[in-house]
Amino acid sequence: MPRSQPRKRATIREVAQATGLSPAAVSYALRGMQVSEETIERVRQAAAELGYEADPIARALASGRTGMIGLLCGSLEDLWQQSLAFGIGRALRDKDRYALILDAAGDPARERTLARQLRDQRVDGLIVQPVDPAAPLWAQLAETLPVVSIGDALIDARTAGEVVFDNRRGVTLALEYLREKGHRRVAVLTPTWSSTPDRPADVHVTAEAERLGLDIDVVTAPHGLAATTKVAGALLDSGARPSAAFCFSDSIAYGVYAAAAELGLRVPDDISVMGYDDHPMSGLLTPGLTSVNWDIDGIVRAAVRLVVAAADGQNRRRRIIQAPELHERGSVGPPS
Amino acid sequence: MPRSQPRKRATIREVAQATGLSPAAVSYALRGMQVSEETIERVRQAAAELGYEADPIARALASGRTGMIGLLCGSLEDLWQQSLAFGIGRALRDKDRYALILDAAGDPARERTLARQLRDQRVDGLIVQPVDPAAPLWAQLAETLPVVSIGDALIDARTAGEVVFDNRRGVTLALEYLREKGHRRVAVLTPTWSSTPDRPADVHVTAEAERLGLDIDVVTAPHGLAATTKVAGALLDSGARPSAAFCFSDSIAYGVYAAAAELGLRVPDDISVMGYDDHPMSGLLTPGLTSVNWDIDGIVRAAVRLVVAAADGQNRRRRIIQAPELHERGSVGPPS
DNA sequence: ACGGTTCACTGATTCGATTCAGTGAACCGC
DNA sequence: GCGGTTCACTGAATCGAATCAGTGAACCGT
Repeated sequence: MPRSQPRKRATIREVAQATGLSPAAVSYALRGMQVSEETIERVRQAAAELGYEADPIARALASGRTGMIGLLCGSLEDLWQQSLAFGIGRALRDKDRYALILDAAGDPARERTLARQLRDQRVDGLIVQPVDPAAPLWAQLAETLPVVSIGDALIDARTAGEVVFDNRRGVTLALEYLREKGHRRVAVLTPTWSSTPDRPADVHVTAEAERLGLDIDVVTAPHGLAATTKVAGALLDSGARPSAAFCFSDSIAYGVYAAAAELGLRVPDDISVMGYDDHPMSGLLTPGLTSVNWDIDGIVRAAVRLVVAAADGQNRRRRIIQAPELHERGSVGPPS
Repeated sequence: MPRSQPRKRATIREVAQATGLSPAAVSYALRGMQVSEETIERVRQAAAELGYEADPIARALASGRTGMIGLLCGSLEDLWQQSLAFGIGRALRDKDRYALILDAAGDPARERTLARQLRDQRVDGLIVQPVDPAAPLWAQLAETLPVVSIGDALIDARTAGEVVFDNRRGVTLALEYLREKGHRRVAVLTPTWSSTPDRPADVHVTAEAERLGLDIDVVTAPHGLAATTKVAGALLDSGARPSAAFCFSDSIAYGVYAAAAELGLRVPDDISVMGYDDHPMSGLLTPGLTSVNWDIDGIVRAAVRLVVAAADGQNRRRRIIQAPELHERGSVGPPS
């Protein structure tokens, strides 16, 4: 293993020599602390001439801060989550920080591993869309690191903030709508990673279905359009096809569309489809996918604001509840 | 600015004390170098008991390597590029490295800044989908860092590998197809960031159009579905509506679909649409978007393989040419 | 004019590893 | 049994900053 490439970058020592100051003074000067305006200017000048910029790694080791925010996604196979990750990445850049994006791929064990790695990387904060909100790790991490959760609140963890989806409301919105349209037998397609016992959203589905007198059939959908299509195909092709499919993400709903197309079934005539997320593409389908909309921009802004504030040492600890709206398009009709 | 949080993690020194060895020996042992099998085992044991894991930051400072690969995307607003980034992130994880994903947002200046930041972060390698392949910076970076480009080859840079899209072929495929279908006047919608002078793809369009006797009208499409829709709307609503639109990414084509829907125009009866990328969603639209397909999995695999090999010190320097295929669906018909 | 405070800055230490240049012991062949 | 290797390991230096505990000078009010 060779030593690192020959680095010709200027170090703080060289700037110190160039200005006749000590390295400490240069360090202070460049961060505008405890030094006279005049030397600050002198140091700036010299630094610019030498093309000096503080080495982020050395700085991280010495100060414990990196400027990076960890972003731990539940499953990036999901298009909506891709958009979310992209949005957060961009919003962080606008605040002169950047995101270290990792993908738990729906696996709680991997989620824990990655969370620890992020902590070891000394991220200044962590945004997580938890697969397993009940993992004890969160409490432990939140002790030493600002953690902001998106989606579900972390259990027993002193987070720096939470952007919680009112899934109870979202589920109610969706199921009541289906009920109104006349559906009784509806398939519920949830992502594989609802493996988490008692995942809040699932609990709400059962409760609401009971309240509304719906006959539901919960099916877990694997990741990826192809895989989802296969599962959806099996469901639609079975003897006991439900009249509607409530998909726990728009990506899953896309799989149902694809399966329906393959089988020559029409949406919503043969099968009604309800999404959850409201991805931009949903409006382009024929018929448009009726979905439960979450304000993605609002979520991005809130999460970034919270994590950056906490990373800067402010103490907010706010819980922001996201209210869903039903975005009605054309994918739900009366049962056939 | 408070000092870093109290870290209770074990350091290499503690492991050294626990085993009665020197820190150096522990360092070697954990990496399986120059030490007896027996002490390796003893050190492993002690490390496990203490919960020791090497601090990535300290390691990076000392060794110059981080295990991270930088991924600099052209514009993550594009859905296909989101998929690409996600795929690369996942493929890197499978190789025990992770991606630091940054988004140039189509801006050459930002691209340069971010590339430099990535280098400063001591990434072990860089995958870039260049906005400006001709920037002199690439040559400079490639001197000290394995750089792999996706899309266009970097000019005059000794890269560690290149996954080049045969855009000439892609353009030919698309335009010949349109020509065959009978189109003469076609609008070409390119991303804003084709600002790069003489961007290869654009050059090919002009040349091919001339060869085929097509009357083309190049329009730059801004980022984001909403913005693209607006531009496309203006185009479709103008007096001189072309019979076909050739979009330089599927994301742009989605904007054309949206605009057509708003104006009550039908694809392909009123306007034919040709995409470029072949995003998974394109098959779900009605009609399906005919697009120029690039083997995204192959691209991901090739880029990751090249960059990881180079980061591990191997010397490949291969140029892999990606050949496109026309994926015919239903969005191109005869001119109205 | 004198103790006290502030200011601008310095030298040494620290962060937590990796790596270089040994060092003493064991082992080798002849 | 003697020079030469190899082996297993150590101590010190290094990476490039941030930070702590001063230090001398200027300045303050009384």
